[in-house]
Amino acid sequence: MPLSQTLITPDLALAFDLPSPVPAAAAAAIPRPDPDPGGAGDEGAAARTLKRPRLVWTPQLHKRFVDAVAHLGIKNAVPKTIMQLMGVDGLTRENVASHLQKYRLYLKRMQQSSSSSASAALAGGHISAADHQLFASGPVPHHFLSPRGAAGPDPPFVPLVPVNPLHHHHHHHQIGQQYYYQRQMGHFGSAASGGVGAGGGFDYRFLSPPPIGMQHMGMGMGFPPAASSFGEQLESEERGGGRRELTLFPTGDD
DNA sequence: CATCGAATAT
DNA sequence: CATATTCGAT
Repeated sequence: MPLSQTLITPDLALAFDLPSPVPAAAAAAIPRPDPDPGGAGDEGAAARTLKRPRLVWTPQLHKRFVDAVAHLGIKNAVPKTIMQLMGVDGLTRENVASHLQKYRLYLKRMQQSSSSSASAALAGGHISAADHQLFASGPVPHHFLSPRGAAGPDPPFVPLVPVNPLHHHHHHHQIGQQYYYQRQMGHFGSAASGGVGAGGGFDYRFLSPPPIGMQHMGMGMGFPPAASSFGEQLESEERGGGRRELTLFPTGDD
């Protein structure tokens, strides 16, 4: 059962007119070294030893990241925990640590400037367009500074079904170790996916990982399982003059 | 000993 | 710039 198909139900795919089972994992891009074709048994060792391709933090992945951090509270939001909560197969602690570092910087800069308005910060020139693209593209839990479960004990989060957004792209080998592409889509106004063909050509794909907010928090705030079947949905990349920062679906978080 | 995180490297 | 790796601190 190819997970590429488990992630998106057939009817859902139809409903959105998806090109069928997207090549898997093209979605988020958690690379994984080859599973050992030979037949040895040290799969784990190899998986940990071989160097994985660069992780690409797609908006979807970042979303999960943010959700995880939000649910953990600043205090518990450390790489290992975040990683576990995200439940993304192939995602390493390092991956998260690196992203977290950057995210913290973003939040810091965000605080400095006016209030917590991404727009304002961006306008003020304190936030780079690039930051805006990934970080502010999605909802930024405004109250990240107020520890949520900070005082509480370790959150007994339920095991999330590991999602497996592999990125089996044997991409370029080792081009001149210089600069790849850093097509910074000039400015906001043009959506994120941007240059499909103009040198950009990101391979955004979609996946529907299990929603993060399905854990029972300290408060008796549980909701029926069916309530959050869809954590994140397809994102219509509408352009045409106006920006659309409309998130028309709950994350299961709020 | 594990892992965090700022600094640094690619 | 985005992500990875290093390395001292906890």
